[in-house]
Amino acid sequence: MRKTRKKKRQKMLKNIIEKEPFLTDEKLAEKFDVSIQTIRLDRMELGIPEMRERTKNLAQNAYQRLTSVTEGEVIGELIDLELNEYAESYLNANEEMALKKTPVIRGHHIFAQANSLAVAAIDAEIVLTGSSEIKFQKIAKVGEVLKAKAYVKNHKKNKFYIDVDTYSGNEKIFSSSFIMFAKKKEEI
Amino acid sequence: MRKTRKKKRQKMLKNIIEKEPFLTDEKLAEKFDVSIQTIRLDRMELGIPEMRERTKNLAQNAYQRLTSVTEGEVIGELIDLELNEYAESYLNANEEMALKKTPVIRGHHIFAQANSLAVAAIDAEIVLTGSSEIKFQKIAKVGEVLKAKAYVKNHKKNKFYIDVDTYSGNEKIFSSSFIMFAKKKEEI
DNA sequence: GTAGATATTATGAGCTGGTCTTAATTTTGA
DNA sequence: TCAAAATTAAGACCAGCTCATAATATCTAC
Repeated sequence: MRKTRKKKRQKMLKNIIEKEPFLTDEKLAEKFDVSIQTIRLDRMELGIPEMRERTKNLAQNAYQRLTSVTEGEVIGELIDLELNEYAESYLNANEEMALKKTPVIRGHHIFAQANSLAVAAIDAEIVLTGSSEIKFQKIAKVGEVLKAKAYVKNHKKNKFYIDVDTYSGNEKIFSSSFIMFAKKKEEI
Repeated sequence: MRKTRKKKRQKMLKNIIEKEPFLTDEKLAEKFDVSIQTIRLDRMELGIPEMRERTKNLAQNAYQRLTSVTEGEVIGELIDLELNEYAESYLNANEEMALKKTPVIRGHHIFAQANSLAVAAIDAEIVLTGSSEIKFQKIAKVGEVLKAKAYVKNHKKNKFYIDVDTYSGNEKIFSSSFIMFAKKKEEI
């Protein structure tokens, strides 16, 4: 169990520092109920700088703005739309969407583009995702333009079947099928 | 002339600090060819905080904007972790995650929490999502705390089967199963 | 169970970039 | 020229570290 505890703590430490970079070693030590020295050793091993350094780095990157996943109705840029039939969007894959220190785009961004496109394709006030099957077929990388295409296969009443495929150039990198439900405000 | 020199310096000081907030009092003293103490007095009179404070303020402003879905390894707060076995995270559902003018949390946020938790549960340098089946069972709303639980069902070589269920209180709102692949940097 | 490795904690010196207080030394305007 | 204003100096203290050294605890393999 000896390595496990350390490994676990270090993984969580890395994580918590990413989210709350302003915590001092003292506060971190309290959180994990270990000594300050342990935290310092962990930081060394993980190559995590001290709080002041972290703060400074963050501040210096202040100019970098990012178009987060939360922004806008559609993730990416909606470039074509035939309600209840077809929709298409572009997404510029940037560093913020990538795994640390790699050029690999994280899956949930690709999912978000597809899912939000499926929502946009439906002519309804409110659209909920019911279920979905998805497949990541190729790795998407920073710098690529991801083109998502949503096809509404059919719909009965308020139930919609939609396929979304995502391409980088001519290569299909992601395919998915969604079952979506259109709702009215009163129903929620 | 005596007040003029001081006034002028303070005006310039205010200006330069706005443009280059990371300068220490020592550096500033050099620039103006006065003593450190003079700079400190000037800062006092102008109500300008010390460099570390300035940096921190900047960083916190910048940070507020990037605390969204794009940041951190895990979406939400990682609260338990047994590598290659189990992981658990909390996510506070806020307005930014909701559909416009409704309290309904958008699906891709729930997916992102689950997907990133699946990634975190695996003891490997790089983890890619292969495919997934997901089901949204209940609507999640703003204000709820979403608890995601990831179970590593089994893994052969670098292929992992993981189930992630998400709860709000005792109600299951989302269930999913992932097939993930552990990779090494060289393989990408 | 015991030795040896690994992990954790403790201790102390030294650093940076400050604060806050008190006091001495310019500078300068009337 | 002299008093007020401005500047510089000096010393004690602080947070949040680094770096080095060492002691102690906790496992793991034999």
